[in-house]
Amino acid sequence: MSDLAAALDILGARWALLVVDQLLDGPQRYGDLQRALGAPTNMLAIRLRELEAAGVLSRLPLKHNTRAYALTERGLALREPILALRRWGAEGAPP
Amino acid sequence: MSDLAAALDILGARWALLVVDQLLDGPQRYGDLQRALGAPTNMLAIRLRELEAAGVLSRLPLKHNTRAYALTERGLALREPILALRRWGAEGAPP
DNA sequence: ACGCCGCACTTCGTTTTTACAAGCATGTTC
DNA sequence: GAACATGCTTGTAAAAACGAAGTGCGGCGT
Repeated sequence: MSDLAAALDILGARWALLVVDQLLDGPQRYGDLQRALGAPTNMLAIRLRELEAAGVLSRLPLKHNTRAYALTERGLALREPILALRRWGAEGAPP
Repeated sequence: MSDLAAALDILGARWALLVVDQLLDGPQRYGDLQRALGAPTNMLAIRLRELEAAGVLSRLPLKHNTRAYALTERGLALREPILALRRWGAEGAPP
């Protein structure tokens, strides 16, 4: 399996890259992510579990039953790929 | 819709980025792409149509009933995002 | 102390996407 | 002119995503 395919295996699922992108703004809670992205709540829960398992993000326990999701070092390393993709997307829209 | 979401709208579908990656090696025919990627033939046909519609690639008629698929300028601009993603994927595998 | 609220998910039924297998049209080879 | 290669299309089943509703749990107000 190529390195690209390996990356897409983790990030190719729907919402995955958008979740990481959102977390580049800093740690956020479940509800915040949900509202910011507009993703179905069950999908978000699944993606967060997968991304945690892949070592891209981690859960930080806050008070009582709330936690924050934050990117790990490996997750933060996605800043460049994401920026490159965003630039590409921007070049197709301006008009 | 954010620029990132716009990019993923085109490239987020399964096989899409892998097709573009494969074409970074130069124009190729349908069968070559199919064998190189191992993608289901109906999916490949659909993605190629979508990517052409999005201006990422174009069909070059060759002899008789064969044609080659080649990246447009917009498609070639995906080299950097793809390389960045590949690098990220490689950083997670080495061991 | 009891009910109510917000948060973080689950569960369920439906729709959309993907996969696998087979078939078809056109042109080329022998 | 029969067999074969190329580039798809069609049909059906499995998997993934969606949308709405429900669950568990701790805090808060009264």
